[in-house]
Amino acid sequence: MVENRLDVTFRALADPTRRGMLANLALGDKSVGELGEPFRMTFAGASKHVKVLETAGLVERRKAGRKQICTLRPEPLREAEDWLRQWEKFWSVHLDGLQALVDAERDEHE
Amino acid sequence: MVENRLDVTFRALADPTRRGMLANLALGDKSVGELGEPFRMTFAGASKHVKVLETAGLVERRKAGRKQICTLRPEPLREAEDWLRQWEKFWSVHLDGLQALVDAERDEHE
DNA sequence: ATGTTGTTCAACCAAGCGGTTGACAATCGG
DNA sequence: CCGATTGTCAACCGCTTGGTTGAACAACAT
Repeated sequence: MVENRLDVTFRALADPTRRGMLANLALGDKSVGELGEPFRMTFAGASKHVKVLETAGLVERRKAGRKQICTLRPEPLREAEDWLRQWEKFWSVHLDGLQALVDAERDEHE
Repeated sequence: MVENRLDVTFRALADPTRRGMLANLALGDKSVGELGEPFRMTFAGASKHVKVLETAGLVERRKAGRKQICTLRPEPLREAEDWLRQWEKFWSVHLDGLQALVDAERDEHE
């Protein structure tokens, strides 16, 4: 499989635990333990989630004594948002109730 | 599990086949067969992907003769983008190289 | 009536995921 | 030194995923 960047980013974001961890990281760097603590879950479980975020390029780790300090790396979020913005014109048209306009445009192409 | 809206949306987007189908739908309504055709894959396989998109609220189907015509429903994409935009200030700060500013702000809270 | 097209459904398979436990290692505080 | 903290890794479990095949069915074509 191709496994491109958007795949792993969206996959990482498709879990509420991981989105919660990211939100937590937005408030400042955290250790793996601190990231897992809000979600009743073992250390190993939290560690796995952090690894998913790390391989998605969303967090970076550095050792500090016996702790592993995680930092938010938001670049992949930006790429994901860039991709989503492609559809901006679509939903704005829909929400403005201008479906008929889209239909007309499509009919021209058929 | 909670299975909220963002979960299913991001998971639906985490597959290049489904993103391709969406891109195709952006050009106009398509039948299930037309959506699957670009990806060497059986009918049943394409049908499953379409179902994932449908349960994510990203496509709507209507019967037209023996075909199933799919329409893009972009609202969930908008919600996903809204969620991603929360981090806009983070990556702009990072890209501007103003990490020190973030650190300073965090230090005030500690 | 027969066949072809478009599609779903059920069953299956291999791989992956979210989570646990248990063993291990490194680091810090007495 | 000892013991508690903070992790990692490997193995396992049950469930989901992406994909297939084969059967079925409805709708059109002949």
